[in-house]
Amino acid sequence: MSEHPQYAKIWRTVQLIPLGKVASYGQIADLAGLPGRARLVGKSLGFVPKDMEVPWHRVLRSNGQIAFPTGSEQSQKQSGLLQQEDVAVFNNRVKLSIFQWQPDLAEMLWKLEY
DNA sequence: AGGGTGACCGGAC
DNA sequence: AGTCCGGCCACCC
Repeated sequence: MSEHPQYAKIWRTVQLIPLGKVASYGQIADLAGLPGRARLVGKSLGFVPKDMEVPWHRVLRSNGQIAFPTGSEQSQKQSGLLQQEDVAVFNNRVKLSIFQWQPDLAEMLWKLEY
């Protein structure tokens, strides 16, 4: 439970990804005000508190791939959660041209309260 | 202190 | 379309 202040910020940003859309690790880092820290986003998602709802499955690599190895338990779970919200996964991968979240800047400023 | 480690990224072939 | 490679940077020994 010892948190780094950055984690909460990342989790909040991930919570803004709309159902049926996805974002990349780097994109989340940028939106969270942490450019260059895509890897930190991945790590933080492994530490989401159980009582918090964070749609971690909507975060993918910059090429649309699920970050976990194909066929692994985790990738199967992520894939299932995505398809459950009508995001098509093919070969461990999602077409970003169709499903990538494109946040409206004004709305972001509002929700993140800078 | 300093080196290794990632749920990463972009460019170069 | 892949694969490779260097860069990245907070975190953890």
